[in-house]
Amino acid sequence: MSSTERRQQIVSRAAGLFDKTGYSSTTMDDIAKEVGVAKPTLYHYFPSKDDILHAIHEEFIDLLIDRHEARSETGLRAEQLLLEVMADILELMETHRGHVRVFFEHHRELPAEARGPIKAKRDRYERIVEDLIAAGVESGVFRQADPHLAALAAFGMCNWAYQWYRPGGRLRSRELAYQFWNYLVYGLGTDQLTPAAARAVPPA
Amino acid sequence: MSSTERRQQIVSRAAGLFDKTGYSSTTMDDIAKEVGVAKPTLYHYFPSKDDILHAIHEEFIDLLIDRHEARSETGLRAEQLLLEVMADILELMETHRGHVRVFFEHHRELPAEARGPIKAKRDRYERIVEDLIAAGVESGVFRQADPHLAALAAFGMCNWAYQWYRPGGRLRSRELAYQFWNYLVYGLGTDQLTPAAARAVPPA
DNA sequence: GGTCGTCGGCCGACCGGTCGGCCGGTCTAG
DNA sequence: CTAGACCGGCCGACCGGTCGGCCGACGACC
Repeated sequence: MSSTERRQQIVSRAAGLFDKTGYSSTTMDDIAKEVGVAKPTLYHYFPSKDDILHAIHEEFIDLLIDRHEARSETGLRAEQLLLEVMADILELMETHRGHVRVFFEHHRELPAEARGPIKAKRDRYERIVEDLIAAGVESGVFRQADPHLAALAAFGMCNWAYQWYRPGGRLRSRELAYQFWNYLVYGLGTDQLTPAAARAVPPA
Repeated sequence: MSSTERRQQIVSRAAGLFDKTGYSSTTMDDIAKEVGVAKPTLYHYFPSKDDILHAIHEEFIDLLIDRHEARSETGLRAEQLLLEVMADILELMETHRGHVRVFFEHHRELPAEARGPIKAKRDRYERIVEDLIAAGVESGVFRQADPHLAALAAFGMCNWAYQWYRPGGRLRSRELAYQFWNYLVYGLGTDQLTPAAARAVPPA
């Protein structure tokens, strides 16, 4: 096995263990055993446990950003791009389960000097989605809404799925994305609900 | 300070630390210091660290269930009850920050014999919300949708907020709940979007 | 009202186990 | 021969949990 393959293998196996057992409950010996090497070998590839964590974070957010950028030239409309973003996130829950939980739950454990750059990318991705919603408002397909808040709502529906989504389940990730997108874009209500309330102030 | 007050204080201070530093990175000495006692004193009130975690879980889910039940006799309609549930969750992010993160991120650390009962209550609460949405479909205020999936969407928007919501921010929790509820019920799209897509199959 | 026993709240000091990390090597492919 | 992949065995720090005992409040009894 080549050096880069081995490195890759360590990252993904470690992610799997962190997902199952949590970051601090997983020991370097656990990871070594899972990879099939001895503990010192891990230190041949990574200077510390935290650096493995860092690699997982980086891999995950880069995946997300790359996918969006590969698509951004295709001339899809805002609402379609939003669906694709939601599908990206949910797809990674099938293919990169371990990375997902780590990315969402273990950013505090990142070494201080790594936190900044990761957070910057995270913010950049959020910004991408906000801009995309703002473009939809601009073009008239979305109603007047705070893009920041709307993005958080979309992220919430998708990201939260890491808590319950299991790959072998009833719904494939793309179908799930479509259902959530559908709820968000068309709403759950029928016209039996007074539409006036849509822009009313919150009840006391 | 009375015994029950002290116990209560330990739970809430511990929740605060777990929120800030994570469960396993927080030591019993940290908690003791925060409470202002010595470590053995904690063991006077709780048999183990895990039991403090358990107490936090129980307190949180009981709060949520109690609030809903106190309201369930008032004759509110389904869509109103849904708004109130969402508001409950987001309000606890103002008043019980520590509890929230612990409840969402640290269920795996619960001792095996405690996991069952907590999960039962968690399931019960999810069921409550599903039933509430099913009732809305039945009465015609919500369109035909899978209550389970719709509940997960609503939970996602609200629960995910623990990742970014900060009490002192722009929006009070109830206003936030209203915005999210508004997105979910009325949708983000305008009639410039082809409504046919609302029931279309997902694109390949 | 003083004295003494009791009991709950509390703590200093310690223990045993665990874990991240490292040292000093071996082995093998080119 | 050498570079790099690999590892057995170790160390030091840390942490959950315990032990034995202190102290102040309070009730019982004379």
